[in-house]
Amino acid sequence: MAHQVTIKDLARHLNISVATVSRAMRDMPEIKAETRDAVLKLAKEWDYQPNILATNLVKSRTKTIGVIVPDLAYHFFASVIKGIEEEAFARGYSLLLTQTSELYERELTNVQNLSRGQVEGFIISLSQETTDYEHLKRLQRKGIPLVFFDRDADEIDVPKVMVDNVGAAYEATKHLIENGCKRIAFLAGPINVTVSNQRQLGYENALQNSGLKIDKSLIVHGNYNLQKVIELTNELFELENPPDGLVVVSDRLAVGAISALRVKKIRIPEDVAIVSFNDEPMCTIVTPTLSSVSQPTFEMGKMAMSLLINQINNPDNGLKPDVIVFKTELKIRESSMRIK
Amino acid sequence: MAHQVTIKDLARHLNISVATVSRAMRDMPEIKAETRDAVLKLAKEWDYQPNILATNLVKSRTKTIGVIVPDLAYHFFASVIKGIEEEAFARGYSLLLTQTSELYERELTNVQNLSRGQVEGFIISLSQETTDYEHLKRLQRKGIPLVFFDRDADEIDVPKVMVDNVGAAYEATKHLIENGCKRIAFLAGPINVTVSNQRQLGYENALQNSGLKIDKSLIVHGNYNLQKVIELTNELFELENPPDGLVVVSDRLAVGAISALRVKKIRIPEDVAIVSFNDEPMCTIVTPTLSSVSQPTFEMGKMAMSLLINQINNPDNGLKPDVIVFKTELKIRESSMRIK
DNA sequence: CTGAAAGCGCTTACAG
DNA sequence: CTGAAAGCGCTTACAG
Repeated sequence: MAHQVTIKDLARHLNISVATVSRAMRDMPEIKAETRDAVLKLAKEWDYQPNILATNLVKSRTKTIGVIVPDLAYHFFASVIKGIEEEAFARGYSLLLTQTSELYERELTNVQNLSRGQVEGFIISLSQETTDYEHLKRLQRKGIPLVFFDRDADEIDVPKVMVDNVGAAYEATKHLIENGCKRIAFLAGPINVTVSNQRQLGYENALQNSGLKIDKSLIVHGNYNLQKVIELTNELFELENPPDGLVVVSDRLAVGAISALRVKKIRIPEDVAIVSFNDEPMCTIVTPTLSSVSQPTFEMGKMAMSLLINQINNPDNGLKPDVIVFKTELKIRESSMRIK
Repeated sequence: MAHQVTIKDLARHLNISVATVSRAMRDMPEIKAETRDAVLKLAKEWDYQPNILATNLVKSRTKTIGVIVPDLAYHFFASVIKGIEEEAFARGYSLLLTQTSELYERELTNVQNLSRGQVEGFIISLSQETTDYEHLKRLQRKGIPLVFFDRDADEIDVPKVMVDNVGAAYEATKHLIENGCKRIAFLAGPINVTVSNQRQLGYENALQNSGLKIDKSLIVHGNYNLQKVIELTNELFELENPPDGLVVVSDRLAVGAISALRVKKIRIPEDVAIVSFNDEPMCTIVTPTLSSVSQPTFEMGKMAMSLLINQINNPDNGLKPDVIVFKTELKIRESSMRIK
């Protein structure tokens, strides 16, 4: 078809003004039933739909929000996005989705691109490279609402959807201690990821609280490269005094660690008890089944979207931004059960 | 801030016309270096960025495409979307993402919503409920480009990104036969999902080709409800003549089947050899490791995006739409290895 | 109940 | 090299 049908085409054909067509299409009360019906009939016949770009421009509302995450294929992010989409759909919003691939450059580009009027606000989980927050401050200066989830920045004071990572790691570590572990290692994520650091803090607190000392040689930093994780695990278990417990920052890393341990014939949980984070579906089907801290991803996504819409509807209400902390749940499975 | 800076603000302040500002911002050659620099300087100072909504309206291009998938949290879809996003980013496109939750109604709504000028085209994988294609035909009538991946509709003639499901299932079934299976069951997906039906066909072909007869009681239809899969598996293995081989339409369903078999103490692969589809990461870490057909999801996503952009740039070239069929690879692991 | 006009924030022939 | 004007497809006071 040469071009989309517009309000003008309808108006001309019906010999009325575009204003009337516009009103009829939106079913405004002042329009005579007769003319409204005529408009609606023709609109249907010609398969006319208002061009939302034009409407957006006039109303300067897009009913669209930007979502920026490190990696779409991580189960955690995919699940949260599922929640965001669900709530967005229910509220009549659309999602403009981008991933950073953990690169600061792409986070920057994505924020820039979308802040040219395309979105009414952002939901962001920061890339692991991000240490400069100027791009986010610029959003704030422009009054564009922003909500963080999972990976936030302390110095940006906006609503956040988080879990109590410190508490969750504390509980997980305590659980290992109660199962007889005396020398517990922590397989962390990249150095500057807040989530990882928070979990490390919980781990350290638990050790101290139980009178175990913190041994820095037992704290190692991995990333999402499987090979790297295997190397780190090997190093850890080649120490003259190897760990008998392992807290891992994510299931993904835990899987790498487990495969390294399998090669070394180190038994789980007999030789080393393991607990990790995220409770991905695979935790229940690996052997041994993997103890893990679950997060309510779907609910977190819905909440992030709700907080953003609140902010859009009540800009700058002067109140301290909400920080919603969701409960986690430690799912105890075979990998950490030494006491039968 | 009260309102975003516009081209008018800049023009007024610099005592030049908006046309000149517009040209300077886009670095058009005819503009004097001096005035261009002045504009750029002020734009930077005031953090001005062109409102892309207005640009879009003028150019009637949005550089945005709509992506509609059944479920964002399925690993397969998340991985393909990752590929789509990658290619979109490289080509300067944005992604408007929606999921249908396998509901026809939502697919319809999503297609309608996004086809009001918001996107230049669609990449869609159909919901399992979709049997009516009027919403897609409407897109075609309006000349809005569309590309399918994975779950398509035969009667809609557009570019498609597929794998050879028939061939892949044939190969997988042959593999079981070569490993000594005589009575092979097929755990299918929902009845009207083309992907599942194609795989079933490949399975049947392989049986026939090997002189095994097709036993309809060994073909059962599951869905993404785990409990349902467990029941089906139980029924299958409570037959007086239970199967000794199992082809499962997806890893997700295979996991359900395996957990049911575990309860029944049926050994894998000794009592029943299993092969499934998707090759999700977990396949390598479950016990036994799971034989599965891998698909190049990332490449498929990139290809879908490329095909869509081709179509956008060369509307209606009169050629038969491309159907790209990617190679699959059967990854043989413990679950199907009876011959040592 | 309906229409004319202005405007949303840009871009683009057309003139000069 | 720059500006005035028209236009992208809508919405919305304002009049009548």
